[in-house]
Amino acid sequence: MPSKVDHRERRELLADALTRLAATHGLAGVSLRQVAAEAGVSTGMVQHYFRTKDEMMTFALGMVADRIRARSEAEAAAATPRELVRGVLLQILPLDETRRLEGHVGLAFLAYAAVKPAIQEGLREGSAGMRGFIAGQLRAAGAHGIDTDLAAIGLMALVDGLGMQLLSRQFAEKDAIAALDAHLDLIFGGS
Amino acid sequence: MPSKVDHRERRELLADALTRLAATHGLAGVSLRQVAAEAGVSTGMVQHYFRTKDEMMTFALGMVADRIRARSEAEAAAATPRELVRGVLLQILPLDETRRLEGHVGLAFLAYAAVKPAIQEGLREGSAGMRGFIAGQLRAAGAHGIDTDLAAIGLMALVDGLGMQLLSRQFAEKDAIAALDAHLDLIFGGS
DNA sequence: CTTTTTCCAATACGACTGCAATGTATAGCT
DNA sequence: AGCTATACATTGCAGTCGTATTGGAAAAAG
Repeated sequence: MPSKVDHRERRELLADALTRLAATHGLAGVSLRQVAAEAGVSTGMVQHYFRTKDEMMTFALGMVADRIRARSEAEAAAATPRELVRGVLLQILPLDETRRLEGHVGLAFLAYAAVKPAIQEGLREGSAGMRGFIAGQLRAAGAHGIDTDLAAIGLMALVDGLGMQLLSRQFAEKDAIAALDAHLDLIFGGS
Repeated sequence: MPSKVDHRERRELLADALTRLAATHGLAGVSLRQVAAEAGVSTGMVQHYFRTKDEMMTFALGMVADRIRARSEAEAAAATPRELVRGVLLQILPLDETRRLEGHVGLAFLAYAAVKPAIQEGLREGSAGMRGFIAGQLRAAGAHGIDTDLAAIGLMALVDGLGMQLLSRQFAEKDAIAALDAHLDLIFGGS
């Protein structure tokens, strides 16, 4: 057996091709053959690593989520809670080309998951963790008489919304950052 | 010519079938034949009213947008600016079953439009109008030293994000409303 | 060595897709 | 009555889809 292949690595290679396709042609343009072509391999190989299409989709979704999470955690060295929260949230916004790509993928997957409740479960725990983290930081900053849980929900919703509208180019990126900062001012009692 | 038929009406009938499909099976499950079956007509008739699939999609998207806008305008009788803004924004959130349906459709279309820049144009003017309206209301309320344009961007982003996360059932509806109210408190100088 | 197991390529299959072409019935106009 | 334009139905086509199957190369195991 040519066992010298790293399964994880191959699957990520394919999932990368998948995300590239999803970002440029939408999830509708994602098929086994297209993924194989984009990755420069045969459709048989794709089938070898993902027995079904749903399995491939699920893996790719998880991979994107992991990468976003990893980037956020890498940002976890900041002085004040406010800067920490800001840094993490900025990682979510599609401010450069690679994050725009990931944003498109995330949006496509969200619409995909909206129909497949089994996938929503994975999403839920991820965002719940992020919410708890933000609420904790708000408390650490000594938020002045706000409901920190509610504020965390609102803050994450704001960032998600900003990201969505950035993807469809509703306004400039600097406006999005300004809106986020304005909101942080309100919450952290800025100026 | 066979009896006078209202084109608009027929197209809306088909677009309704399309939105029903999109809400339950996702946009991926939308095909000419499926739409025809859902509407109880032949595929030939669908082709008669929409020469191409993209034409059908675009019409359906516009229809959904129009309905949301109409519902929002119907809400336009309220005492204070804050109540007015709140009422309009609540129309966007998927708080009942029909709005959940529309939300799914909107999300699916958003992911669809993310790849087709031609469609983004239509979205843009709609949301820009809403943003201007909200900014105007904020000024009318005598917002205390905030940048009203920025606040409008943030408010709409918040509502969009809340809506998205409600669709994937990240938290309860009352939490979404509470988060919205908390944000309105911050902006309008609550308490 | 042989055997077995893994990796992958190729191909076939049935279902489905968007779309075009064609057929037919009806209703208004002249 | 005759013609034409509209409204739909039916059918066919070329292509893609996800999946199953088959087969062969290559390396580990015996």
